[in-house]
Parts: sequence; structure tokens; C-alpha cells
Amino acid sequence: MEGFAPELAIVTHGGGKKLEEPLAVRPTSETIIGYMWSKWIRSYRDLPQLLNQWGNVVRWELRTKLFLRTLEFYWQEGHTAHATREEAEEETMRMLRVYEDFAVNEAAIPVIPGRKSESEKFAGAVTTYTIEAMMGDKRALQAGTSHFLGQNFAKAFDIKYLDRNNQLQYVWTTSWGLSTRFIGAIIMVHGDDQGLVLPPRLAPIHAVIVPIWKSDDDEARILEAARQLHQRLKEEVRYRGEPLRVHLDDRDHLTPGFKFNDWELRGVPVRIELGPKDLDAHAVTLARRDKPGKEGKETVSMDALAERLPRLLDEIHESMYAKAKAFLEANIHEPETYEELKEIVRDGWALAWWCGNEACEDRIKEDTKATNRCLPLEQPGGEGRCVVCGERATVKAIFARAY
RNA sequence: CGGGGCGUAGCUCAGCCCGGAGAGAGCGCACGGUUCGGGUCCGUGAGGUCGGCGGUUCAAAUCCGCCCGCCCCGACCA
Repeated sequence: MEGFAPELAIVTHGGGKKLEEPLAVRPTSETIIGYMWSKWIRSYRDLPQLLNQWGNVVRWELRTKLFLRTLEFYWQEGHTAHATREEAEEETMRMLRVYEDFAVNEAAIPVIPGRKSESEKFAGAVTTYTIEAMMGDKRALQAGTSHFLGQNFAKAFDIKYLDRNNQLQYVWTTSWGLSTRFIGAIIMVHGDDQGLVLPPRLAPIHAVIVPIWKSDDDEARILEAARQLHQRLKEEVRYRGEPLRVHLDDRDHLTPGFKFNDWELRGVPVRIELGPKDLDAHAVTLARRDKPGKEGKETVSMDALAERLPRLLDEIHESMYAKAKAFLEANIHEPETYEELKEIVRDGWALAWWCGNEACEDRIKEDTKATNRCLPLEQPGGEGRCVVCGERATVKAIFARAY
């Protein structure tokens, strides 16, 4: 845990008195979990173990960034202990894929799964895996991590079990986490100049009904129709197995135009406009947040709406993912020379042959501020020459400026 | 902690370099009218210790010094 020493917050006073023994505020929970496991685990029959928790942790960052790097953050962290190395490694990869699946299929964020280099990995890990995402400004963000901890923590906390042959063995452990930082990723990947653009599957409100009227007569009938529509959609429409999250904006004294902009700012994926013309035609106008103006509008019959909305939400999800994916791919380049790399990382990611030496990572960082984000799991194969030193290289790494 | 920048109305800022009459704009807010299918428009009005303290001067938002706060860059890091 020495790697964490500089970023520990230490409590020296409590209850109005100086503490006899200072308390470290946890930067992650391996030590707590490890301590308990050393008491709980006695036999191979106790394995494997899986503990998951949501909790706040504190790391004394010298420089913070809203959402992306805060002194205190809330996260999900999981810990497992296994009898064999293979099982622990399998779990590490399984969770990496869970995070990747969440990013892609819930948040519509494309990511590059990969392994961290020695200098970039978690201090207590044997191997650290990451999903790296590209923000709208082309900087990289580590959006989730999964660690194979080997027997490091088992040895540090004396976590041993008796195997089938009555032999005392150390366990193999893993840990993995995803934090509120991910909210920052959603904002920075999808957001535009009008405000938030929320991926449909995570949006607190799927669709908002905006009633439109001119005269008092219209107001009465439109509002009544809007309320009925709201009720019907809530009761009848399901998206991904759950009731549609639909909201009726019946606020008075605000113009429709104001409401349109207001909900766009808040990133609601679908707006349902209901005005006199729509009502007379027994229809509504749908507008999707990810496509501005007329391009994102369509007229749908009231009768077809229940069927249309879930499909539209899926279409928005796919479209948002495709757009982010295209952006990611358009901004990853493969430099042949160091000069090319330096140019690329000014405004994009470089996927380049790397010999594995920290000295070459350091050189890049000094020259360009770009760091080694990961060694993608998906490799081109073959071998090449390190983009920095020219020595033989068997892997390509992603170098980019990161948050 | 080092380098740079900024503190003027609820918010975003202009004015400061080159001191001078009642300290301004847009947004927001209140009231009246108008409008309502893309942030309506017009009018009237309320609202300010010009970050704080001290100095220079006949006169300071403006010049000088110190202090406080915030932002950006660097060192740390998910």
C-alpha cells in the first residue's frame, strides 16, 4: 500500500482531542476487506468469496476536476478471493467485460479495454486492466478498472486457507471499481453546446410531454389530452422491462419554446410535443435530443406511439454509440515515427509500437504530456520497432493526454 | 507549493492602460400590456460596501502596497 501513501488523508483529531493513533481515511477498501478475510477464510470450502460495496473513498489529490477527479468520490468496488490463480485471473477479465458492457450498452460510450503498463497500474496489483474512453475534447479517461492482485494482499494480510490436501495456501484476490467519474464521462462524451445529452437507458426521464396551446379553449383540451397521454404512456409502455419514465411539463407561464430548450439542456432523450394541430390529427410530434432541429422530428399517430417510443429510444442509443465510436476511431492514429506521435497526441490518440521500457513512456510524457493509457487487449499481432527508441516491440500501446 | 490570470448588480461581463459629472450592458427579477408550434416582444421599475485594508491625489472602480478569495498551467493521481 506504499503506493497510496502520498494520497492518504489522515485523521489526527477526533472528539475534540488529538488521537493517540491517527486514522487513515480509506482510498480503497483492500485493507479492510483483507483484514476481514484473514479471519473469515479458513478452508477451500470458504472460497471463492465475492464482496461488493458502494462507498465513499478519499484520495488527497493535489488538483481536482469536477466529476473526474474529486478528493472524495463515491464508487462501486468489488473484491474477490479465489483458491487458484486461474480463477482469479478469469474473474478479473470477467469484470472488465462487465464494465465494458455497461459503458457500451447502457451509457453508449465506446471504450478500449486494455492492460495498464507497470508504471500506470494500481500499486498493489500484479496486473491492472482498464476501459479507456475518449472525451469530447479527445482526452482519455480511465472509466473503470479491474485488478488481478495475485497473492500480494493475501501475503500482506495473511489470508490463508487449507486446501483439499490439508495444505495451507494463500488465496488469490481481485478488485475492481467504477466511480462517479463515469458520470463525468457521460457528460463529456455525449454533451453538446445545448447541454446534456443523456443515453436513453440511463436517463432519469425517457420522454417529456410538452403541451402547446394558444387560446384558453385550446389550453383546456390540450392539457386534458396531455394528462391522458401521460397516464396512458406510464401505464402501457415499457422500455427494457420497466415502465417508461415519462414526464408531463404542465408548467404555466412558460412558452413551449422555453420548455424545448429547458429539456434539451437537461438532456432528455425524447420530447413529445402535443399541440392543437397534433391533437386534431390524433398524433404527436416526437423530437429526439441527439439530432437537432427538424432532422430529429417526426409525426407519430397516437395509436402508434406506445410501439414507437421504445424503438426510438433504442435507435437513439445506437445512434449515440455510433457517433461516439466514429469520433473515437477518427481520432486514433498509428504513428510510424516519433515526430508523428508528437503531432498526433496534440489532438488525438496515438496507437504505437512500444518496447515496454518505462524510459520511453517517460520520454513521451516529458515531451508531450501524453501518457501510456493502455495496451489494448486487441493487438495487431506481429512486431515492430518502438516508436521512441527503435528497439524491437511486440505490443502496441495507446498514448494520449488524459484526465 | 511554483508560474499566469481574474474579483464591478442575483448571473455573465464592459469600464481600468490614459484618475474627473448621477458607475453601465445583456440575462434574470417585479409590474402592465402583447405573445404562446423553438429560449415572445414593448414599456416601466427594483437592485451595486466596484473583494478587503491602507497609501498617493483637490479627486480613485481606475494608480501603488499588503491581504483575502476564485480560475488556469505544473508537481500527485482513478
